[in-house]
Amino acid sequence: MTDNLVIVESPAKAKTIEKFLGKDYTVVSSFGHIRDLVRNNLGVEVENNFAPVYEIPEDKKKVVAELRKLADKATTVWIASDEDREGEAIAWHLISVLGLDPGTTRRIVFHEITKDAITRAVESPRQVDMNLVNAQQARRILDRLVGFELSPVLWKKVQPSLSAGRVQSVAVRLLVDREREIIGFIADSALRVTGTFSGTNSEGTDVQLKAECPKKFSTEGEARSFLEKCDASSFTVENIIVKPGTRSPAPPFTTSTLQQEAYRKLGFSVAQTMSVAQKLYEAGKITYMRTDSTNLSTLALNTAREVITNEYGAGYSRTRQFKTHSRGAQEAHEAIRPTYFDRKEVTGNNNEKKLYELIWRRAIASQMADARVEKTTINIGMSASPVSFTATGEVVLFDGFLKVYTESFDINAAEDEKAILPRVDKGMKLIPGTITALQRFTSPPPRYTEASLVKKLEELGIGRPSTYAPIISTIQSRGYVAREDRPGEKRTLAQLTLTKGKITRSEKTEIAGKEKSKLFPKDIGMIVNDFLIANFPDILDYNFTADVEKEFDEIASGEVKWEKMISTFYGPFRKTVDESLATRAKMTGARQLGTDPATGLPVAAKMSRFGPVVQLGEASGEQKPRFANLRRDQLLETITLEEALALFALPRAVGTFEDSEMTVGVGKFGPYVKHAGKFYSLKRGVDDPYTITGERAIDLIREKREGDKQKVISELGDIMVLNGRYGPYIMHDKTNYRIPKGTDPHKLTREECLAIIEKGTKTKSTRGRKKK
DNA sequence: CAGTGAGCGAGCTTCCGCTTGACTT
Repeated sequence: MTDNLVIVESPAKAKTIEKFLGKDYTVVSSFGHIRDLVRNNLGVEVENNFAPVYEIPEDKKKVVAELRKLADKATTVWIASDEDREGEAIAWHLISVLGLDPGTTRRIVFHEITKDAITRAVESPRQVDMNLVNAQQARRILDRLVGFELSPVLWKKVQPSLSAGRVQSVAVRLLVDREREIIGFIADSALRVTGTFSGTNSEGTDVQLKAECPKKFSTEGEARSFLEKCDASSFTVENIIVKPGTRSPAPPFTTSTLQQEAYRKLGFSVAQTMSVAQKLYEAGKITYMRTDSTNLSTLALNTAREVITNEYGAGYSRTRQFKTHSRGAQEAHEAIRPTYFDRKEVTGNNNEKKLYELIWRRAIASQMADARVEKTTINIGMSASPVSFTATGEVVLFDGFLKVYTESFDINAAEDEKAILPRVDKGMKLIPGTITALQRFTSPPPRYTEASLVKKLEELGIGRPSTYAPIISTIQSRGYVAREDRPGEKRTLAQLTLTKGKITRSEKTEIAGKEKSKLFPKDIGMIVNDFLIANFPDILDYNFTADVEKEFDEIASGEVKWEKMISTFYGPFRKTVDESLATRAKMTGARQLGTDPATGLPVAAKMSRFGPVVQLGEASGEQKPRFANLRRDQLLETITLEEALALFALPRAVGTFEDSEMTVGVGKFGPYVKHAGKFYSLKRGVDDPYTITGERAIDLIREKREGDKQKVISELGDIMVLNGRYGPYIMHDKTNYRIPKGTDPHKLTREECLAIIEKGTKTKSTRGRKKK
């Protein structure tokens, strides 16, 4: 039995701390919150001054029972949950659920897991700060009220099972607003002139350089007359400006910046980044991965300095502490960094190695010297025009932190290529080689990626490190947005080239609007967004969270009572909820598109029970209307009459094969060929149901038959041994059974199969299981 | 495994922030 029981939030943390504290202390984990508002109703007694109704969730009962047992035996309980609003609330819930004496229970905090920090914490225990706890309760209750009052309005006015909330609804709004900017964007174009020049410098060396004309020409005619002037011009180096500059490293990672860089450099999704980071954390290789702080412990700063000095020399070391500037940061932890800086690499799978190296580089670079660069701008004047060309280049004089890390950015990196310029002299004559004027289009604002949406949310102070990944997944699982690709469209660019006194016109092509793994708002997301903005503009305001955070801070500092804050918010809010329930019509996003010239029937687009559709004819008409689903890349908001009419082309007949008709359609699982009562899926990204030929359809049928043959390992009467996605398995009576390890599936006899079935090592089917 | 699209009414859905595992046809 131990005298001292220490409770922390995370089990990995518990393991580390136990080592620091020694034999007299038992360190255990609460696995986060142990109590929450009841799950299946409002959980707030509005009439009773908003009293919260708490329960211990099913999956936490075991943890709580264990903690109770240990707490009863211990003489002193130390609660070491994080030092932030949520951590304080966890401490209070623990005291109340475990029946601890608030007077003798010791609340301790540390921001870093180092022996020093923990020893200091143990030396200065305090009591639970009830103001901070109340700020958390206000946050929790506000979120519950908003979520559980708004969502039912959507069930009645839009569709069942939808959701709304302080965080998710604003995340969707960002995407919808951006999409509308893109829809409304009209690309402008101008011709940009670049040229190559050569000459001989004062050292007698022949040099070549590329320069750009800062003036853009809106028409081909203007560009042509400029090229004519170039042809009649002589060129001279007019000015050389050399400017020294420095570049500084980025701070070590927080959750949000880790997610952004892992996406840009490694192509990880936000969820993937977190799960790989979790593995590294559990293995003790990195510090905690859910943090908003860029702070490093003194120990970390010192070891980083040692490693940098040993590896690169003292001149590369520069110890620095970064200030966290993100809105609403609570800084309960350190920045994300390697636990041991002297480990440049770790064992583990490929993703773990890659992410670790990224974290190592970023953290080490943050403790390294600035890079010194020299930026050079050369102005090239021309005799026949006041316009001049400029060549820019950058030379790194001292690489500093660039030796280990360069931050990536979302903007097109090819735009500002940094060339090394040759030595030229003022007054030097230059002879033009080729001068080209190429048409360039302006681009619409970029669509969000998962990571850039997290960045934006963090800037607005919306969401927390522990919720960024879940937010991204919630708005996708509700169908509000989807991560998709777009092939883009070909676009023609005009090009004028001046060589040897002759101007020739040619055309180039580029792909515009190509997208890879971007977040696209879907129709239901846009409809819900518009409904919420029309009825609850305050909550959908980008500053709503920042505003209520200020009030939570006032509760935390004891200036305001939490019940007062909630009641001030709830009164008007509840009134708006009731009004919109009473007065608003159901929202379907319906649009009249025109009349079908073939039948004279009206064509409309709207949200149906099962998704966005176009409709030909009316329900009140003589004939039942025809329906067709929109394609994934179409929106109710932008679909045209022509596009709608094309959708009615399916299902279509594509010929006969083995005396049976083949028809192509789009079903529950995507486009298919139907033949003799069987279905064959079209290849995604290859086949298009609107244009696929009969020949290709026959190919698909044959291919599928061939594949099915290989799936069967053996047939033993009514028992089949099959090859599946997760290896071989046995199928009998529509149930699948796992084959024990070390068994050769090819040699299985019927008797052996029956024995396996008898044992009942069933694989649980996910089919028919209810979603949680 | 390859639909549906109306309307009625029962009973269900839903929030945000702390934490980990469980889980594969």
